[in-house]
Amino acid sequence: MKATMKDVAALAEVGVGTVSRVINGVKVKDKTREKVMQAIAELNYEPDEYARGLKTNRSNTIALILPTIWHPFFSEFAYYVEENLSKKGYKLFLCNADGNPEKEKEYIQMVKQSKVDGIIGITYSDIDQYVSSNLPFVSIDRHFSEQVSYVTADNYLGGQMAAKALIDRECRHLCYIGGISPYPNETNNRKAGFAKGGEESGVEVQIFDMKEPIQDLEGQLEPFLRSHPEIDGILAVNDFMALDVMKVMKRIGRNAPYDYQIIGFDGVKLSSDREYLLSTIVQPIEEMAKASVKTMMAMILNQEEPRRVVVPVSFFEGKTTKVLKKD
Amino acid sequence: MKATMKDVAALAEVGVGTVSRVINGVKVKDKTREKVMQAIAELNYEPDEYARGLKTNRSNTIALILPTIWHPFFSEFAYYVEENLSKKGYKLFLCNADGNPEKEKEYIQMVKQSKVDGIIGITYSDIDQYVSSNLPFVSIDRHFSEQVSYVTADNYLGGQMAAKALIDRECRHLCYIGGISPYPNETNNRKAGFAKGGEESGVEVQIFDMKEPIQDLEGQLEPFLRSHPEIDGILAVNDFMALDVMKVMKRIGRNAPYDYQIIGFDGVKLSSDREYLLSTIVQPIEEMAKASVKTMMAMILNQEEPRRVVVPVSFFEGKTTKVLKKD
DNA sequence: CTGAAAGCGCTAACAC
DNA sequence: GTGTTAGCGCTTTCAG
Repeated sequence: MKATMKDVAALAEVGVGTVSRVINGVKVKDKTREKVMQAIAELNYEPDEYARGLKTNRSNTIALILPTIWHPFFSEFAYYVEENLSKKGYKLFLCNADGNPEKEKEYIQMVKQSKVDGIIGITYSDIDQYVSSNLPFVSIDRHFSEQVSYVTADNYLGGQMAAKALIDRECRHLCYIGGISPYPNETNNRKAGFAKGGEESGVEVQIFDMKEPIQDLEGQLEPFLRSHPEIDGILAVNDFMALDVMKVMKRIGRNAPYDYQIIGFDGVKLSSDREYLLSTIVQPIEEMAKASVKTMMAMILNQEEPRRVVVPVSFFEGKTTKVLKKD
Repeated sequence: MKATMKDVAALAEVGVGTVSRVINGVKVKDKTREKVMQAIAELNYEPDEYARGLKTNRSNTIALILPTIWHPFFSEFAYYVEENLSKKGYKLFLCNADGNPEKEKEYIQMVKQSKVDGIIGITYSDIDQYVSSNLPFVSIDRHFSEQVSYVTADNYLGGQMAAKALIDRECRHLCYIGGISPYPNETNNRKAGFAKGGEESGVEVQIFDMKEPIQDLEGQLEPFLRSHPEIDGILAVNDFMALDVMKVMKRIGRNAPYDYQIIGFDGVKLSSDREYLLSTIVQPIEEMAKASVKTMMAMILNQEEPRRVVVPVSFFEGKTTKVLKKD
């Protein structure tokens, strides 16, 4: 039915070893290669990745573990990861772990059996202990042991930039609004950078952190915002939180950028939201994806040491901050 | 280094066949199983999917071919597909074809070599010819030959429902705004259903179709909308198009639902857009994903015939249509 | 430069 | 019930 290498060898009147060499681009006599190529074409031969994988212990497959692909930030990230991998001839296993440590572990188990050549993960739990040290692991936004590489945006600087942008626009009562996850993560750096940015200019910075998973978001936000009418500059932990804050603020009768100013974080291209321009600190998702794949390839192909990559963020001036007057 | 079945057999003092049986849940004496399980635990043994796949010709992997994961409709769909597959112990290859027929073909080639057990595809080109007839294929929103299953929302009925909803809300000059793709697809049914819906009530229906890929969308829309001030009820081919139309309309000084009413199509959960409630015909994405996986499983496991599944749509009453007065 | 042959780790048919 | 064994299709020595 399906042609095997043996069939090709027979038709081309060579040994299977030679066919293998042709497939793998090892040097053979031109004449021989031609014969083989022709036989391959004639039989419509396709090498069996599984037989090859069994022998070589490689699969040309990378697993991507995400909280959920169903979120613009992650789906954009996944898009670029897949694009870059596919260019290198790698396939991608998609794993939605739902932010569930159990599931993250299960997936790691699962993909290890499937001989993945590496894992790129945006994970919550401390999973580095589950991936054997010889399996390349690139973590996004989380720093594990020395064994794993990580790629992250410069969240601390992002926080600082936000503070500076607000202060430049004459805010004097800053507030960070975010959540506290049971697992430490990079959003803490956003907060810390923001606080630092305020401090440097001698401006007060309040922190409003809600415990995650957040219950009744608006119910928590509204009393807080009502009782702090002095707040005139906000950094939200991410864009969605910013939108939530704005919604509640609107209910209180305060509108950005007139009554207060607000900056989000992430900068996902909210294609559904073109009307609405949130000022935000943009993470360069495409670059992060590229860096992840590049790091992964370096680890796989060149056996390189794990690396630490920090990519820069930028301030996108939307319509929720005032236009900065040029002097 | 890594334990193999042979090691387990040796430690448990049984034959490899027995270990295999235990792994695969074939009946063995309780006592024996126990010994084997213990050896497995002790050696931290993990079966090698590649060796197994080589033997069985199955991989427990499904490929999902999409235009791009970077679009809320597809990412939500992918989320549910992955979730359902994972429950059945299947893995997912993610393939972004970018709506490019060449890439779609390449991916099919690629995943065939990787022994995928089936393909779920939202594709543009006529690719059924490239997938061998014995490889289960479930197509979303596109009907190929008898060899392939398909799952689709009831787009025709959706079009009719939109027409009815608008007419019930006293629109008398309907218009469908969409695009013409070089490849036939289900959006044509939306248009046809809409036209039919108008016809049934004796209401005029205009069609404004732009050739895809659409260049200068707004530049095309504005003159058309300006020159047709009589239009008071619009069905857009999808939610994004609806948002674009609303943007242009706003510029002309017309606002929904006061000056006209508009309905979108898809109903992706625009989490970023909570302020903004577009009336729309909702495709039940989760159900479509479930149906796809279920159909796939039926084809793989029970060798069932291809199926045709049409899932119902529903009208979501947002704020871009008037509230229907109850009599 | 190329053919022959030994497995990679597993499953399944066959014996016991 | 369980051990033994023959491959699955390929890569990779090892000779020649």
